[in-house]
Amino acid sequence: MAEGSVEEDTGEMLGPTLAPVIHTMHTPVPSNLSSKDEESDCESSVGSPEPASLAMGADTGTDLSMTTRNVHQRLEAANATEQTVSPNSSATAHINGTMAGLVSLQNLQNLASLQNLPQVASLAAGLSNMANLSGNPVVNAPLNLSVSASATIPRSNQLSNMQESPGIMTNPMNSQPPTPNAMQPSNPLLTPQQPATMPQFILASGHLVQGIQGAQLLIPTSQGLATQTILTIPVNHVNSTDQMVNLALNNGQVMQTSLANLQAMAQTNLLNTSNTPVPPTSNGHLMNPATLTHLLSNGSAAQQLLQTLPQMLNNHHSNPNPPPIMNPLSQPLLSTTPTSQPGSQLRSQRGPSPMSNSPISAGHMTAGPLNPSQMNSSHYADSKLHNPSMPINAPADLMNGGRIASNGEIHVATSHGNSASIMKRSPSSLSPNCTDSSTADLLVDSPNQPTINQTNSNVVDGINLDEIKDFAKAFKLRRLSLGLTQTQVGQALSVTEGPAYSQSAICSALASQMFAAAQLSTQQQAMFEKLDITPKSAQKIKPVLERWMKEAEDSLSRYKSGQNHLTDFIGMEPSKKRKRRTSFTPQALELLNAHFERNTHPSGTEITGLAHQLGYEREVIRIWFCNKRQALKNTVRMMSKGMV
Amino acid sequence: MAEGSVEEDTGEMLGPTLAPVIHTMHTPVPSNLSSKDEESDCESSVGSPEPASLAMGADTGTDLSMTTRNVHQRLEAANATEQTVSPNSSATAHINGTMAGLVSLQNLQNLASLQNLPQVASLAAGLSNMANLSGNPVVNAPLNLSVSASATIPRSNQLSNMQESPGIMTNPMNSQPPTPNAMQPSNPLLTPQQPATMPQFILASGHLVQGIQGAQLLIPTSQGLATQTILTIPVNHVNSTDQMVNLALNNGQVMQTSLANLQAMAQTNLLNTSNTPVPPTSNGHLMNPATLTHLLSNGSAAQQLLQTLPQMLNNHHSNPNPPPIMNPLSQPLLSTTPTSQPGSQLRSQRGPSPMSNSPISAGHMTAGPLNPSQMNSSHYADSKLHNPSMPINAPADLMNGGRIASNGEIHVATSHGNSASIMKRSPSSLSPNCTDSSTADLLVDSPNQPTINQTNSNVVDGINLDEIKDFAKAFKLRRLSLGLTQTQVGQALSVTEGPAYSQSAICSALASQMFAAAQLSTQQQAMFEKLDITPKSAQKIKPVLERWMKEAEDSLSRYKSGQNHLTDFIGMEPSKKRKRRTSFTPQALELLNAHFERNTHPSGTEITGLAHQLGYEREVIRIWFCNKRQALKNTVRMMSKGMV
DNA sequence: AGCATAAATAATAA
DNA sequence: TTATTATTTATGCT
Repeated sequence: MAEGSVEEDTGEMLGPTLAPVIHTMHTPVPSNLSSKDEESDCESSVGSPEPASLAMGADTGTDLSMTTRNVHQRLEAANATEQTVSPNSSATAHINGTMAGLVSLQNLQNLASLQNLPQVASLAAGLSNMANLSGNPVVNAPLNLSVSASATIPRSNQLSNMQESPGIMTNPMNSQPPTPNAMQPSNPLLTPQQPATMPQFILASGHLVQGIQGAQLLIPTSQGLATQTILTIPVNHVNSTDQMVNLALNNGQVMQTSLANLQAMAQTNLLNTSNTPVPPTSNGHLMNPATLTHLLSNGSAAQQLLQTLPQMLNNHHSNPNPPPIMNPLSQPLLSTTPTSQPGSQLRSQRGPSPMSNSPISAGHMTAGPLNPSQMNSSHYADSKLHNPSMPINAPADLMNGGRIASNGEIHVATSHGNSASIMKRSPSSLSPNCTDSSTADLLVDSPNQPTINQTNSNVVDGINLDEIKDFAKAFKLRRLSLGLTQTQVGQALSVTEGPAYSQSAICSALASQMFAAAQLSTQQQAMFEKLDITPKSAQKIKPVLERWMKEAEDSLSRYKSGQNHLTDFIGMEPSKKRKRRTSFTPQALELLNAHFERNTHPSGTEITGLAHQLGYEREVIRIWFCNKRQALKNTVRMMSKGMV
Repeated sequence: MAEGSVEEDTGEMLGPTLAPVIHTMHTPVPSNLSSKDEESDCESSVGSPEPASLAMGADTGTDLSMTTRNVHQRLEAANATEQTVSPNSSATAHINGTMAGLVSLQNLQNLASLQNLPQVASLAAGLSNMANLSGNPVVNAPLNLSVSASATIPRSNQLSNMQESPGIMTNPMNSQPPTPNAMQPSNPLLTPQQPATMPQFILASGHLVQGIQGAQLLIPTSQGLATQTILTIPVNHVNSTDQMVNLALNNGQVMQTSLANLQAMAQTNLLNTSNTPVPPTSNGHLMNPATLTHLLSNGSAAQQLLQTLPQMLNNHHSNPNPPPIMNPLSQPLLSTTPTSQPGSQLRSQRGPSPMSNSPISAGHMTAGPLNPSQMNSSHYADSKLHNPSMPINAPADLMNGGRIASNGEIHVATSHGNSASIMKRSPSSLSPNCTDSSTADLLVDSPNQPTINQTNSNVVDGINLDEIKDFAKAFKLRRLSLGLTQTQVGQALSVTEGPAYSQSAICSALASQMFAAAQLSTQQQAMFEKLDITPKSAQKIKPVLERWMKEAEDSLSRYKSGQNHLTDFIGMEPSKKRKRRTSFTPQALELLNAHFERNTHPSGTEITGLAHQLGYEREVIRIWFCNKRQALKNTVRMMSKGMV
C-alpha cells in the first residue's frame, strides 16, 4: 500500500490534532442508538465514524469470497477515553467473537467488495454495530433474524454502534453527520484519532467491540466484476436511509430486508445475548488453533467448534499466565503505549537465539506456513492472545494518542521467545506480561521515518525482529483459526484502516518477514536499519492487526458462547460462497484448448476476447488458463518422474 | 523466435549447400561422446532440414502449457529413403514414450525459466543429455545427479548429442566450434544443415537422437517478448565452454555443476541404460493411452503406470498388426516415401467413413485432448507406435542420411486407419504395413510450393492425407503425453531445426490438419489443397517432428528410468509478455537470504556475483532484493501497527 | 465412491 | 501493485 501516502500522513498529522474530535465522537451517545448498556462493550460504540478516514484503503477492490471466516476489523483502539470500559467486556467479546465467527468470511469479502461502494461501507459499519451489540447483556438469546422492522432499538448501549446507511455515517456517539465516503480508498491511514474516517470509529469500537461482529450480513454489491459483496450489517438503526439488504443464510437462502430491520434484529439479539453478562470465561477464549483450524476447515466443523470452544477456552484459562494476557485491543487502549517497549525487549532478547537455532528450517517453513503441523504449533499464540482473564478494555485510554497500544497481541509476539519455532512452542511458554514494544504511539510516526533505531532501539535490536516473527506467526495462526484469508483480512483492514492492507502486503509483511526474521536472528538490527521502514510504521501496523484479530476472535467466541447460531443468517457462508463450478461446453473447450496450445499465457485482451466469444465471464476464462497451465505442469511433472 | 533472421536465411541458403555439412555432423562419431550404442536411436538423426520449408507456420509464438495430452504430430511422410527403418523401432518408441512423459511439464517450465539464463540453457542441455543417456543400455540404472566432473564421455553414440555450454554449440559429431549463442533468440532458424547454429547441430543430432530428445532442455531465449525458448539440448559434449548449471532435483535440491559434468553424467547414464540393450519390449512400448492418461492425471499413479506399462506394451504386441507399424519418423526416412501411399490409402479409404461418423465428436476431441475418454481412445496410436517387436535400433544407419529412420513410431501413424476415430479405433484396426508417405526428401521442397498434389500425387491422393492425419494424431498424442504445447514444440524445433517451426505451423500442420482431416474424411484432399503447406513441406516436417518427438520421449523415458527427475530442470513455457516467474531453489534462497541479512542493499557487483554464483540472471537477483526489501518493509509496517 | 478440474487461497516474482 | 505461480478445496460427473 501506499505507505505513507495519505494515510500515514494524515494519521500522523491528525493524530494529535484530531484526538479531540474523536473524543467528541465517542463521548456522545449515539443519537440513534441509545448507548445504555455498556457492559458488553464497554467499548460501547466507538464513534468511529468518519467514513472518509475509514475508507482509507480505498479499495483494493478485489473481492474475496469464500469460506468460513470471521474477520473483525478492529483497527485501532483509538479513543476509549470517553467510553467506559466495563469488565463485562469479556462477555461482550464473547458475543462478538461468536458473531464474528459467523460473519467473518463473508464479511471480509463483503468488505472487500464494498470497498468501492459507499453503501457497502455503510453496511460494514452497520454490521460492525451489530457485532458490537452482541456484546450487550442479553447476549445469550439467539438472534432472530426474522426481521421485524423496528428501526432502532436502543436497548443496550451496545447498540451504540449504529448501522449507517451507506452514505451516512452515523456514530451514535458522534453526532456528526457521517461522511458518505466511508469506503473511500483514498484515506489509507485512519488513525484512530482521525475523526472523519469510518474505520476509526470502528476502531473506536475497539471498546465497542461488537462493532463489526454483530451479525454480519453479506450484502452483495456487484461492482465491477460480478462480485458479490458481503457486508456485515450492523445492528443499529440508523438515522439512516433504510436500505434493503440481502441476507445470505448459511442454508443458501437469501433474505432481503432493510437495514433498519436488520438493525432492529441485531439490537434485539443484543439485548438477549448481551444484556446478560455472559460468563467472561467462555467469551474471550480462543480455541486451540489447531482445533479451530480443523473445525473451520470443515464447513460442518463449525458447529462442533462452537460447542467445543468453550471447553477449550476454559482449558486455556487454566493455562499458565492467563491473566496477564490482555486483549490486544483493549490493552493498548487501556494502558498504554509506552509500556510496549519493555515488552518488546523481552521478546527480542529471547527471540534471537531461538530464531537462530533453525534458520534454515524456518525458511522452509515460510514457504508453507499453513502446514497443519505449523498451525498447531502456533496455537500457543492464540491462547495467549485470548486470555480471558484480561480486563478487556480501557476505553478511556484509547483516546490517548489516538492509537491504542494494542497489546494483547503483543502477547503473542512477546510471549514467545523466538517464534521461529512456531511449531515448537508450547502455551506454557507464554510470557505473562507481555507488554510489547507496540506501545509506541501510533500516531507519531510518519512514513519513511528514519531508522528503526531511532524510535525504538529495541525494535532494531533484534527484538523487533523476533517480535515480528512471533507476531507474524501468531497472527497467521489466529487468522487461520478464524478461517480468514489474507485477502479478507486485508480487505477488512482496508475498510477500517485504510487501503494499505492488501493481501500481498499482509502476506509479505507477515509471512515473508516472519521468515526473514527467523533467518536473520541477530543481524536483525542491521536489516532494520537498512530498511526503509520506520519503527513507527511498524509499530502502528502490528497493533492494528492485533486489534483486528482480537476482535474477530472475540466475536467468534461470543457467538459461540451465545449458542445462538446466527450462523444461519450470518455470513458464514454468506452469500455466495464458492462460485458455482462452471461447466464448459465441448465447443468452448475446443476453442480454449486451441488457444492454449497456441499460447498458454494469453494476454488480458485475449482472455477478454475469448470470454466474450464464448460467453463466459472473463474471470472464468482467466482461471481456466491458470488451471490449464497448472494441469499441464503437473502432467509433465508426473510424466517425467513416473512414467516409463 | 525470430524466425528467419540469421538462421533462416542461412538455413535456406545453406540447406542444399550445407547438406554435406550436416552429414558430416551426423556421421562423425561425436568427438566427446562415442557413439557406440545405437540401439536406442536407431533413428539416427534425420537430416531433415530445410528449415524454411518446415517453418511454415512461422511462429505464432505463444506458449502453452498444460495437461495431459498426447499429440503426435505427424506431418508428412516425406523422405524415408535414406534411412533404414529397423523393426526395433518399436522398442525405441516405447522408451521414448516413457521418457517423454516424465519430462514434459517440468521440462517446459524449466525451459521457460531458463530462457534468460545462458546457464539455464546449459543445464537444459545437460539434462537433455542425461535424458538421452537414459536411452542407452544401462538405462535402468538410476541417474546420479551427483555430479562428478567428467567432462565428456563418448561412450555411446547417443552421447553424440552434446550438451553445449550456453554460448557454445557443439555438435559432437560436428567438430566445429560451437557457437556461443545457443540461446540466442535471433537465431531462430537453425537448420540442421547450418553449421553454426546450435539448433542445427542439435538437429543433426537427429541421428544423435539423444540430441534433443535426450534430455530436453529448454533453452529460454528471450526475444522480443519475454519469450522463453525451449530447446532440447543435445547430449553432446562439446568443445565447449564448460558452464555451470544448476540442476534442480525433484527432491527440491539443486545441484550446480558444469555442463561438462552433466554431459558426462548423461553419458554415463546412457551407457548404463543404453549400452545394454534394454529389452525392446519393455523399452519401446507405449502404454495404453487411456491408462497413461489416467496415470498421469494422478500424481501417484505415475509409478503404477511405469510398472504397468511393460505389460501393456507386451499386450499391444500381441495386437494384430504390430509389426507393420512403423515409427513414422524412421519409416519415411528408411523406406520410403512412395510406399506410403498404399498404406495411407488404406487408411484413408477407411478413414473417411469412420471420420465422418463422428465429425463433431472428433472436433470435441480436439478441443479437449486431455479428456480421459479421448486419451483412452487414442491409445491405439501409442500402442502402435511402440510396438515392441520392432528391432530397436540401427545405429549404423543413423549415420546415413544423417537422419535416423527412427522407426517404431511410424507404427502408430501408419498402423491406424483413420485416426479420425481416435476414440473408436481398436488396436486391431491397425494396418500392418504402414509405409507412409514421409519418404520424400526433406531437403527438396521449398516453402509455399503448390498444392500437395503437385509434388506427390500419392501424397495428394488421400494417402498422404491419411498419413498426415495419422501422424498428426500420433504426434499430438505424443506431444500431449509429454505435456508439451505446440508452441513449445515449435520453439524447441526452431532452436534445433531452425525458425521455421512455429507453433502455428505445428498446429496447422498437425492439429489443425488432423482435425480437419478427421472431419474432412473424404474431403481431405480439398483440405490439403487449401492448406498452405506443400506436400514437400509436409514431408519434411513430419520426419523432423517425429524425430524430435521421439527424442523427447526417449529422453523422458530415460530420465524416468534413471529415476532422475530432470523435470525440475526442464523448463516450459515461452510466452512473452511478462517474464516468466522465476523459481528459486531452496539453496538459492538460502544464499540470498543470508546475503540479505547481511546486507539488504547489495551493490551491483554483489548482485552480479550472486547471480553468477547462483546461475540466475542478474536482474532476477536484483529484483529479488527489491522484493525482499519490500517484504521486510511491509512486515515491519504491519508489525508496528499491530504490535503492542 | 472416485476422478477431473473449476474455484479459491497463499506466496512471491516482476 | 500486478500477475503468476503454487496449493488447496470442493464441485460436478461418471
